[in-house]
Parts: sequence; structure tokens; C-alpha cells
Amino acid sequence: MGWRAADRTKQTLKAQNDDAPEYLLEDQVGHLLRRAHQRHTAIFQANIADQQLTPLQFAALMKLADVGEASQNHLGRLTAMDAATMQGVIKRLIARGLIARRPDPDDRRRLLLTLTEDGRILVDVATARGHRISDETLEPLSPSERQTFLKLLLRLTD
Amino acid sequence: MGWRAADRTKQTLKAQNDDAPEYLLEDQVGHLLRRAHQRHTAIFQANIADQQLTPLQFAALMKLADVGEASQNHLGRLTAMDAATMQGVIKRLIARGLIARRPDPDDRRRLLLTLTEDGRILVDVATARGHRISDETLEPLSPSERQTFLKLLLRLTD
DNA sequence: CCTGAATTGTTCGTACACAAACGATGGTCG
DNA sequence: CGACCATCGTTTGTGTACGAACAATTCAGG
Repeated sequence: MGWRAADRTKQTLKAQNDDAPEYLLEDQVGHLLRRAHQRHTAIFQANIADQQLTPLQFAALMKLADVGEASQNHLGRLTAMDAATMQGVIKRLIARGLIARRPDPDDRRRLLLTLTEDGRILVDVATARGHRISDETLEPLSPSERQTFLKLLLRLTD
Repeated sequence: MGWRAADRTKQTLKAQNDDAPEYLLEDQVGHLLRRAHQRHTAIFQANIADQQLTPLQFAALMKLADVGEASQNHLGRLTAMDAATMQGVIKRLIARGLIARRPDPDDRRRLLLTLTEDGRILVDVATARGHRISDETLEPLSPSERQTFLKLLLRLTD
């Protein structure tokens, strides 16, 4: 169709002459957040003692150590994980014997999660690593910049 | 050596009485980066015109519109995607007819990628959406705070 | 020229991430 | 009491993310 070719010409000219609506990927928050998160997980992998432990598994363990006992969904909310995602994370942690699951006597829908002895040991070892990972992630910033950044980042988190 | 045992005791006491070495998940950069990224992708989903288009597919399209033509690996580097990840992203974009692939005459290992006419049309429509998505993601911050945040975030991105 | 190192694209396996639908259970309110 | 609705855990399907291994190709050095 003739109009198609005409349109394409116009489009090409517009793209060449007018760069007002331009979109630079490297300036977009989403892309920067994704890259910063990528860098953080790489730092995590390099510094966490246990090579099998992932950031989400680590978060679940630490939070469980914090609250002592919680149902899957509750722990998921505390760690910002989807129920379906939590399903897989918990399954792998149970398979490794780091957490245990027992039915809630007061609510037969719920499964209560607790750390096992091995889980508690791992948490003790990994806590220092966690702080080191956070430090190394923020290493490009000065102390005051870190504080500013974390304050602003928190406000972009619902 | 005596000072060693003394130090360890001091550490243990410190750990028991003082909760300085405690680990609060919600204060850790990695967790905050993850949650901010989650929130951004939710905003993306809600605001991008095409419901099938994902953030990564969008990034690949926009970058390809920017550079005109690139091999898979090259486009992957430009968009911070692993070669294996790029594989899947490109496959889906080709299946939807948004990009085309042809062999590089100068290097038979390479496959050159370009936008199709449909891809170019989608890019034109989605550019405004992309800016709106970035704005809405940064909405909790004031203009000067946004500038500060983006500057600091960029420095945490290798 | 020719052998070894590097690059390109592919596949496989594991682990998030989330929408959607499901059965089982629990609480509420008429 | 009984219908209704919310919540809990599970499964399925699609789409990132990346390490690892692979064949084909290119390139650099001797």
C-alpha cells in the first residue's frame, strides 16, 4: 500500500530531525534499578559463605531468625515474596534441612516454619557476611551519600 | 595469647547485650533494591500499552531503535542482558514480528537484528509510556531528590 | 600458514517472579 | 445454622536471570 511507504519516510525524517521525545535507556530508573540489583546479587554470590544459598533463601532465613516462627504466607509478606515464589524457596530450604515445617494446631490451613539447628548455625555465620555484602554494595558511595541513598530508596519501595 | 580470649569474650558479651550486629532485612540495600525494582515492574505492567511487552523486551526494542542494527551479544551488552537471557527475549520478539534477524555477511557467527515495521510502530507508541513509567516510579521524590537519587544509583551500577 | 585463544549463538539446569486458578479451611453475618 | 467471602497453601504457565558446556567461526602469534 502506498501510504505505508509514505509513512515510513515521514517516520524516518522525524526520527532523524527531532530528538525531543528521545528515550535513553541508560537514564531510566527501571534500567538503573535492574543493573544495581544485578551488581548486588553478584556481590552476594561472591561473598556469601554457602555457595548454594541465594539472596531470597538468605532473606527468608534471616527473617525467620528474627520472628522465630511464621506461616509461609506471613513470612512471604515479611520478605516481599509472592506465595508461589515462597513455595519454591521454602521447599529448597526444607530439602537442605535448614528450616522445619509443622501444622498450626489453631488453623489447619497454616504451616508454621521454624529454623532447625543447622539453620540457626548458618544464620550465625551468614550474618556478618550479610553486613559485608551490604557494605560492599554501597562501597562506591561516601558514608553520607549512603545514608541519603538509602533514605530515598526506601521511599521508592511502596 | 591472652588478648585473644579477652577479645572474644568482649565480642560475645557485645553480641548478647548489644544488638548492634543484628541484621534487619528491611535496612539492607539488596532488599530495598529488590523491592524498588518490584514496584517499578508493577508500574511498568500497569502503564505499558501492550500487555504482552515485558520490561526486558521493551529495553531491547528501545535500544535497537537507538542503534539501528546490532548482533545479539552486542545488543545484550547494551541492555545488560546475559547471552542466554537475550536468547529468550529475542526469540519472543521475533515470534511477535517486532524484530528481524539476518546473518552478518562479514562474520558468519553473527546474527544482525533490526526492527520490523511493526516494531518501529510499537516503539513510537511506547516511548511516551516509557517516560511516564519512569516519572511514576520516581513520583514519591521531589524533582531535586530524583536528580540526587539517579546520580547515586548510577554509581552503584558498575 | 596453522594452531590455540577468543567470540558468537545455542542449549540445559536451577532459581526467582508473578498471574491465575484450585481445594481446603476459617470467619462473618443475616 | 448456613451462605458468603477471605485466607492459606499449591499447581501451572510464562518470563527473566545466569552458570556451564557446546559447535562454529574468527583472530592472533609463531
